[in-house]
Amino acid sequence: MLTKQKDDFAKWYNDVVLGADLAEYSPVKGCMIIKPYGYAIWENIQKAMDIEIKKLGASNAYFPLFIPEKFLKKESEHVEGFSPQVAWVTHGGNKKLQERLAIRPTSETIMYDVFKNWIQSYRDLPLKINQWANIVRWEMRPRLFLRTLEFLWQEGHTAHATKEEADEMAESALRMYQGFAQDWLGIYCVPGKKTEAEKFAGALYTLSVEALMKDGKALQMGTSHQLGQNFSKSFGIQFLDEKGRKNYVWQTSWGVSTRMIGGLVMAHGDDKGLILPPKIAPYQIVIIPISQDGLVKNHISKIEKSLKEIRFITDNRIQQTPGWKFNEWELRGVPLRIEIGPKEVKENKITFVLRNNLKRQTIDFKQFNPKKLLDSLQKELLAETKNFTEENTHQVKSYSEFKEIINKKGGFIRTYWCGDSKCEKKIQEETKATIRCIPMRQKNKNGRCIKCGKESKLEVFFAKAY
RNA sequence: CGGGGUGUAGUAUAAUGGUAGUACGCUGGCUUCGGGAGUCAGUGGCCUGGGUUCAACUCCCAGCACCCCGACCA
Repeated sequence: MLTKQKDDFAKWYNDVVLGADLAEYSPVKGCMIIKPYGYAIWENIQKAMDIEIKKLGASNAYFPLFIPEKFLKKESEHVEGFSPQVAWVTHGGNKKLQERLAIRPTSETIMYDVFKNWIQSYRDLPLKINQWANIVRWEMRPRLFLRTLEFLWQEGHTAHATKEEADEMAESALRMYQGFAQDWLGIYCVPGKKTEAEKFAGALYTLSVEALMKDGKALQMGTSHQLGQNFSKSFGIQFLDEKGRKNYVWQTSWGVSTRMIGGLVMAHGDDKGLILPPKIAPYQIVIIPISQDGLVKNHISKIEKSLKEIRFITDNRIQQTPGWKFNEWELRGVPLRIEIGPKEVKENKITFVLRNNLKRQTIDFKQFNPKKLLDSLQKELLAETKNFTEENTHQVKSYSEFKEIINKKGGFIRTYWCGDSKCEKKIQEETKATIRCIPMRQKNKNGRCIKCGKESKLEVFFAKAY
């Protein structure tokens, strides 16, 4: 039986991921096997997002998995940030390599080394490359989908002539991620800027979209970096402008990972298991025959034919009872279930259950409109997460209230911060909450830093994070 | 890297210093099917190395692995 969410959220999460057959542990520490059902979700994410990425003007390419050590060392902040997490290849066959090869923790350096050749003139700009790939980061404490040593992601890398253009690019990538999380995954999120302490190693600044999970912890759903000229200067990526002057390019990079699947589980799931948004569900509908007689089969094949452009599966396994299948497909999060037995056949009806409310309804077959049902479920999921996020975004009057809420309720705390990283760090040490982001929308009112009391207009979102 | 835990069948677990049991799964049969069916038969297992012992899955030591909790992080 599934652990209850409120009893032990972490255990519930593992139970769902394993039980819904999304993934399983691998023989290799900290790595996971993404099983067909979980991978199908990733494929649907890829399919939809790839279109959005191309709308941003990026083209797909593929760069090597191995990165020469000297590349990684070129940008000092970058190497410092990543070196604790890099896996190294030291031997090729039995022969020791002259220079170690890093297994990419991210591809800035291997890409930018050739960008310097690809970019000579302002006519070569902007350059926008995207890569779907696997990444290795030697994390200390792995968790299925949320933090594994190897994970799958998409990384966009662009180069621009001006800072403004790069600013705009970083922002449109972020808006794309926000739109994707909300429209496709049904997960409401807060867009904002990271603090200096939380930004990407080597970036000018980092943007992110943050979503609240059902246990009140925040999860970063996507991130976008304005890299400034940090990398172009280390890698010598220069172009001649219209007036023949040499300039360094301004760059961005942005990515989302299979972590999003973990977000899906924790943002929508309940004590019955996963709830998948119809748009990315491998199966949008499951049809369960209540009995195996020919009339039922006929009725079902009539229904199957009416399901155009809908991903569905008919669970014909005879060794399992209907009740068993109900539980199974609820655990796996299929948005809409159809039940067909002798009753439905006799009266030409259809019985269905939506995953988010589990209420059984029987209606005339003619009135059955699955697309409409799936659409409304998709919208309800977003509305629910939006509602949840708003209900769990707290205002606080004092630091003691801050601590109280972080410890007991969780959720976001929207408050003022003086901008000093010392306050940020102290709060983290004392409460484990971090500044998830400086939200895009600022009220521009006067407030006081929740920690030191200094006057500030800067509003931030605090939360415990994954 | 620190703290804790666990290694027994495909999975989850139990017991025992003297030839390993249960449940689920899997295979076959019959009966079933409107919220995790019943029955009969079958299948299948002690992480590695060393020590103690007449005898080790069990006790001791070491190793390895994995999981959980923290610091690092998408």
